Amino acid sequence: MNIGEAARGSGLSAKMIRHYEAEGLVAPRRLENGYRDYAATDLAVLRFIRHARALAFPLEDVRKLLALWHDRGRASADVRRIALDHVAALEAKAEAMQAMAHSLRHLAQHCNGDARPDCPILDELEKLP
Amino acid sequence: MNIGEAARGSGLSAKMIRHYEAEGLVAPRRLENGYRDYAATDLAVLRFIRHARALAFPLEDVRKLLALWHDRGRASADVRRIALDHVAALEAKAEAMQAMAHSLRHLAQHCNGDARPDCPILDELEKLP
DNA sequence: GATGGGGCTTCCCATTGTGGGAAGGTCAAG
DNA sequence: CTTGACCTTCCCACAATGGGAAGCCCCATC
Repeated sequence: MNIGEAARGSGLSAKMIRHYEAEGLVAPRRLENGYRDYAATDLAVLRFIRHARALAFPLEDVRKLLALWHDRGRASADVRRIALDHVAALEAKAEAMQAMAHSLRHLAQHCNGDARPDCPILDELEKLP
Repeated sequence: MNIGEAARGSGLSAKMIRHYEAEGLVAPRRLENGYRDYAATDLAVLRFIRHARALAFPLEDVRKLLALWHDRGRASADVRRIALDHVAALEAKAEAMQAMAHSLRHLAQHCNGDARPDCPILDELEKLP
């Protein structure tokens, strides 16, 4: 299976697949002409990567999860800890963004939003501590 | 006022102040020795930038907001539009992250997290569509 | 007047994950 | 044999920030 097929089969772009290989996450064999050749297990790895990235796991976490995935005897506690740490990071960022959205929406509510120049949004951005 | 004082006075790092200058957001005059010299109005601009960045406005938005801020006759609707678009972007990202956190927390709940290798987190990452 | 320390300057590099694009090799169909 | 669709590697870009080197400047202290 060449990289184009692997891309279509995994849902990743060929560009990204090469990148993940450079990062050491996948290692397809090479044909005599230099083309990458993906086995079914490689495809499974690529799909795993796509799912983990869809959950916004940073590549470093994906690397650890792949190592645990390959390790038949790993402790599920190891996986769980990575996942829960990631959940905490996601929730912290999400809350920070919602707090920003909230205060900005509050400012915008007091801006009449017409042709007049008076705008408490700019006033606050100017005067905040 | 040199860049160190401007940094302390604005709450930005000197590094970032130079970066914002390279981006065209602030233009301090130069002394004969080449040092940047910040006027009180420059400091106000820097503080404005810091507040806008604290609300996660991308630099492009900060640029537009600064232009509107400098424009005494601008329409408040223009500012409001930028702010509300940004609120929508923030909320969309926050919701996406919370959705990811939610499904991952759900997976983790079904992982016993002990020394045994059985872990539905990895199983799902492997098998998802 | 020399020396030392701290501040300033510019320039380059790294980060994270993704994409664009050039230059060149390969293969299959016409 | 040409054409087009692949593939290869390598370099560059993004946004926003930080690290660090090399070199100049200023001021205080000896």
